[in-house]
Amino acid sequence: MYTYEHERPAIAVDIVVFGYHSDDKPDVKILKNKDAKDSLSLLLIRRGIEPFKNHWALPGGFIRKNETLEETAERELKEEAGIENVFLEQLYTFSHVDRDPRERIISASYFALVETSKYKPSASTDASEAQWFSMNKLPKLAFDHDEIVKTATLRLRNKVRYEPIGFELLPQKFTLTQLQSLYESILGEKMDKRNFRKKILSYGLLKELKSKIKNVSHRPSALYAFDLKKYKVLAKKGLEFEI
Amino acid sequence: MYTYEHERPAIAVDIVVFGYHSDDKPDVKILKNKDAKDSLSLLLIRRGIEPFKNHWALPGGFIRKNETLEETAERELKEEAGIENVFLEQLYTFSHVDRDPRERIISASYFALVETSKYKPSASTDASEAQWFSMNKLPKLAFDHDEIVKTATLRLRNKVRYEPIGFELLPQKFTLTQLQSLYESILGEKMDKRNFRKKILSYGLLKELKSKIKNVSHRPSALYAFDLKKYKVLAKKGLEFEI
DNA sequence: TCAAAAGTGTTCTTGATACACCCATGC
DNA sequence: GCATGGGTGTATCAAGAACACTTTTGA
Repeated sequence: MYTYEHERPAIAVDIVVFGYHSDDKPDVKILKNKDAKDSLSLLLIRRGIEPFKNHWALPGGFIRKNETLEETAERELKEEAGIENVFLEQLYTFSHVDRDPRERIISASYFALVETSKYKPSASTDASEAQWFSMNKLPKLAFDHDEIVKTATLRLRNKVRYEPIGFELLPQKFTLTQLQSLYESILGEKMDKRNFRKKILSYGLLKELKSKIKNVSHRPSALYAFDLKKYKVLAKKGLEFEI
Repeated sequence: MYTYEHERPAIAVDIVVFGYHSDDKPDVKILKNKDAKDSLSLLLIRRGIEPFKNHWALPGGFIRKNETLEETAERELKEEAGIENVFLEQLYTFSHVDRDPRERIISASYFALVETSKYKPSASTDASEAQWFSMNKLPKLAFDHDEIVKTATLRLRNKVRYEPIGFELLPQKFTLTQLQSLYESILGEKMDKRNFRKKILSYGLLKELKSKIKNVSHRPSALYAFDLKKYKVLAKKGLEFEI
């Protein structure tokens, strides 16, 4: 740290945006694959220029003056996909020397959790083309973005067990079955319905709402909302969420 | 990502080097504070130049051409403290615009776990002054290094619960009491001796050695070694370490 | 009346916790 | 023979896992 003479790689931010397309939401249609209902999905941008022209890549871009990495991530998310005010967390900084064929670029990656029904790619701003892909059917991505996605997937899988972040992927009102399906698709394992409900309700973080799902040809299910305020209070007191 | 015109902050790496000075090791003497026996410690470097001249700071330095961040961390650790071949993991990338008064510098931080008896600061190479400090008595650090240390401490506390990394801080041969004290000082809580032993031995990852601690004025304790090979095999099979 | 998903309790098993005395050694 | 830390087992309690039937609705 004693010299001003040093390499100046470019600094970029890449964002792994997770969404969840649940069964009974109308916007499941925007998924390309029919079998992708009820599955975790990823927001990708089709590149307009070389290198990797026409390949799918993570949204992202270069850092600007007077902007933190987090602010870069927020700005790019807004510019490229019209997404804002969502869960965003730093993931890992990738620095392999040849990760970009043009020049040296270090990428600080972030991951975001988005309620997909709110953000339809078609409604977005300046990104040439943005689209949700089911995690089960991802295309080969540009640069080292496959590795970044892999890292993010592992992080999400670990994190969702110990922090109540799954709610970020669901609409404000959701059913316990939706919540369970979400957990099942993130964790990749079936769970027992009774035990799941017992556990998740035991924290007292879900408010049961008066309204119910309507117009379904079976018993209507209760809707719940996550009580973020209560969680913050309890978290300070040392609540240990686990599912 | 469609332009070459963008800010080029400098990229540095800062390393939070944790050590553990246990009671019955002779090198406990290098700790300044007498009450620091059996405590987690941190390796700091005294800065030779402005800004923060004479302040204590984390070891670190700027990235070079053809060097990944991890390689930078390894190189600086070697150059500044004579430390190599230790546990090293990326922590977080700090990017506040004003974190360095000279110019914009983004810092990718790492944290390292070191068996302190192997690395006496006095034996190190070109660092002006390197020294272990007890975590209980840290000086105010240069730049935003206090924040980096705080982040690293939380990470260590979480990580040590679910991955057997505590051993990186102990000599190859250690007693169960040493191991327990280590956990207690990282986690900041007393543990039950019988339960601790039961649990830690239940994974079958510790080999009991034939040699014992000698020349102590009480019953000699058995020495153990961590069986890294076995752990790797079991981890692949899905072993879930937890303490 | 049928199909489809919602909702609900109990038993069993497992792991966590709490707890006190004898042992081996050096001085 | 005493001070010091090493080493050990059991009983209780709490949480996790396994498991099947009834309810409500729309068609």
